[in-house]
Amino acid sequence: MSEQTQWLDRDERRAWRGYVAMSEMLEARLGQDLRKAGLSSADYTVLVLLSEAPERRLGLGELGAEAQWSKSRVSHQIRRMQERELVERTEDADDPRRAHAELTERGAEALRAAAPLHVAGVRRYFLDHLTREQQTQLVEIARSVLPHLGPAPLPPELREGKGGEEA
Amino acid sequence: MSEQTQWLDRDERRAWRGYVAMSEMLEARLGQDLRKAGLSSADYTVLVLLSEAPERRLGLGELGAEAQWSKSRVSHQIRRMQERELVERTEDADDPRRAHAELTERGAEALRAAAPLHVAGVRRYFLDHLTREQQTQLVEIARSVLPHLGPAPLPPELREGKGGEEA
DNA sequence: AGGTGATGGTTGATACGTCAACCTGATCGG
DNA sequence: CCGATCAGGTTGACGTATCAACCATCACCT
Repeated sequence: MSEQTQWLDRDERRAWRGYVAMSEMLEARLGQDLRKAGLSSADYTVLVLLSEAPERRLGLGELGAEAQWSKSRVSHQIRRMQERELVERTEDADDPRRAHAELTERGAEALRAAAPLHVAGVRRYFLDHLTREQQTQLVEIARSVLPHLGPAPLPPELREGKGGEEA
Repeated sequence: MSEQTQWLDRDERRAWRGYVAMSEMLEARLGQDLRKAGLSSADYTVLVLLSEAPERRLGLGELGAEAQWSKSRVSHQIRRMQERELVERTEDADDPRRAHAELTERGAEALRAAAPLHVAGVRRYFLDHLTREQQTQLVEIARSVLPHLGPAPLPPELREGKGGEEA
């Protein structure tokens, strides 16, 4: 049974380590910027999702699904954000088990304050250094890889469009 | 002063969100696999760096530099690994302030056990789904972006070679 | 109605990463 | 030789992520 491990060759290692180095640094930088604005990356994600949702509220389940988070993570995250009054918890009319998170004015404010800085960071650290062609290549790469990373459907942005799904 | 924020257009959002989704899922999957083998991603990084170092030992400073970690992070990480006897701390002959981490037999063992699984994951979740051309594109993307992410020199893998540095 | 499993969420323990403060020993200017 | 500063590292507190265990409620079936 025990197949010999196929180690990475030079080119593969280049691709992998390059990718890892980039993604770790990127996350570090963007995280730092957000933290200076008083938010964690997770906070920011939640605020964006809520702000994009109709009524600025979302069931914890949907939230978890969109962010690809475990329910435990969602629960902790929302509790902490609630303590800081960035979100409010509201009950479900139909099913008392269900909980919703709703953006507070304070939360919306925090997002308005952080978003421009964050977007500027995304440009400065990342997008500014890619050609349009490289952006397209990256989208194709994500479309190739994502389906193999779990049961989650592709995020809406990558769904339609001209890119080829694999057989 | 206050330039209007340049929000992301459709293509930029595709590239960015696609990238983020991919990188978060990838990290989650690989982290899970490693955790099942009893190691965190950080543990694995340290073990690899030590195993690649001459004498299987590295000054904490060098270790931090290679992994791009803060000294605090290095310190905590090494302490925890030492408690599990994955590494050993040794002193510097010249400068008593300096500390070194050295791979223990137990650490080497853990790495031997985890490495094939990890590499298999890198293939299964990532490399297998990229064409050689996409691998090359990714390397170029990393080479374009990394220099703008901090003072750190490019990792050795990406340094030489035919890729074009930006002006 | 009464069980049974699925669904939605919470909780606690533990590990990890960050920051700020701190300590120790080297180094250097005078 | 003394004080200042720097380099290398440690520490503690805090926020965050993960897993496993748990609890409540719903949906279904008989």
